[in-house]
Amino acid sequence: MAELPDKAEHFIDWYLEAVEVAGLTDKRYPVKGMNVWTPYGFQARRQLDGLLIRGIEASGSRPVEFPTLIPQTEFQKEKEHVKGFDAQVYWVTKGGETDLDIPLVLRPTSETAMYPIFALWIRSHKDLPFNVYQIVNTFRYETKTTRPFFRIREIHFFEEHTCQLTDEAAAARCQENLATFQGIAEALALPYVASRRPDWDKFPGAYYSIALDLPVGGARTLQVGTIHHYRENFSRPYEIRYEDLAGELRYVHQTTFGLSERLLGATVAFHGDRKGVVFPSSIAPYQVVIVPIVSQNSGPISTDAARTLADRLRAAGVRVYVDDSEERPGAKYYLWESRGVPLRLEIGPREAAEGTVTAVNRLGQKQRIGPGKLEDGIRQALVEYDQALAAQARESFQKAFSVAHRLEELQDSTTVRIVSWCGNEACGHQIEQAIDGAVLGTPEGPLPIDPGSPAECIACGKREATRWVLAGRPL
RNA sequence: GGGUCUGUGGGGUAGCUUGGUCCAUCCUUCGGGGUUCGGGACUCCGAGACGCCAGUUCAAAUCUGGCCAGACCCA
Repeated sequence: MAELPDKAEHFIDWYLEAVEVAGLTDKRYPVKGMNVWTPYGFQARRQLDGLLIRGIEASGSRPVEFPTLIPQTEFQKEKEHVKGFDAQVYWVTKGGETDLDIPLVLRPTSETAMYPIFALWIRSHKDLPFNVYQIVNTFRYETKTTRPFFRIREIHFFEEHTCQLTDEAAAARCQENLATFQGIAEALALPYVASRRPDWDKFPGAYYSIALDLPVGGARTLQVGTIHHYRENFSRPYEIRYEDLAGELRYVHQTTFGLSERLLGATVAFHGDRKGVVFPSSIAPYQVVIVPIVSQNSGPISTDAARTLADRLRAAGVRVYVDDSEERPGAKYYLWESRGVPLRLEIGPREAAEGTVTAVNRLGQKQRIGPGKLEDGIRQALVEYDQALAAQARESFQKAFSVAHRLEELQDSTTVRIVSWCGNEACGHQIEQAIDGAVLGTPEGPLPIDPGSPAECIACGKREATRWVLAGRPL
């Protein structure tokens, strides 16, 4: 079997093949952009969902689930929103043989499904803050090339929707979401930047949008999530009001927080290497794979030891798989490396006799564990692996940004760029044209590297009111 | 929206220009047998494809048209 394409030179080819080889999805389903989740891929997704659920519930959100179909009449209530999504929605126009009076859209996102009901649920200031989330599939009719996890038509989507008393409370919720995301990103060992999108690129209907982007090589970026402040943009058309202390009816201020299976794609894209996928132990379908090494005259002692150890690890809460297939050990090593398993344990006749294991993590670090206290030693090895992965990620993150001072420099960017900008939209578009990408926006919080004070606008040369913005090429 | 190109077993490909030598090549995959087993094993047997519909022709994977699916470039 050949090596994967070069990740730096041919990123997309590398990515597609890494996903393919790892067996995360089956792309042969006969609808473009709708992939089948394999058992292996589904397990990764479920682990990821678990992370999201724990994170968002810790921040005071409760689960709900709204229907998949939205009546056209509800869908069209917020003008900007409709404009933003109209070209991308799937319509259900028939029920059996009957044409529907009111066509239904397959949700591309759930604002318009939820908010008419929020209007019924929310009466009083005592109902606020109101924070709910759901993890459901959404549908967008992508016309461009689709890519597993990145650009698809049926999206496994996480969305939190909240209603707050005031503008400030809504802004505060956005900050809480940022903190929640930081925890999620840490569990995935993914560094990222949060930046406020320029107005021309915010979510349709939003007051502002904070996007979460990862550098994924060269100037390429991948948006893995968004946090939006809607102000009253939706509560007015949907009439979500509460009665305040004085008995006045007021519109709620809303926020949303959206994440998707792109996070899984980002994990693959960011950590993966020439051997394939590299999973952090938090979402690895198998955290440990045990490869018993048998030879003709050693009998079943390696396999027995492997099974016994697997039982003990399972009891200790570790996700473990014993590969006792007929393949040769080397073939198994390559297989499980391509699938991203954090830790491989080899048990041959010698280890079996000693009560030890040889442990090799996905970053290639090798050690002998045992005898005695194998569970602790293996747990520790996983912790060290995650730390090493995070350290490696931080290092490549630092190298993923550089400052540009002139528009001409942007053309052959090999990193995401940091440029000084006056805030003028025309200048913004010049930057986008120069880099053949997008202005990602103004970072929330510190920049990945410190470029000092903003200089004159890279496009028009003005000095006043400039700020640093990130520019890259979104995938 | 405008243009260019592509469609061959489960995956990846050769063949197409110049129709016949193709009941279709090679790698991989899959089922079975044997020898193996500490970094992608070898060997034997077997399975599996010309996107769809028409047309031209003695003869179509190959030429023509339509359709469907997909990719890329430009706005």
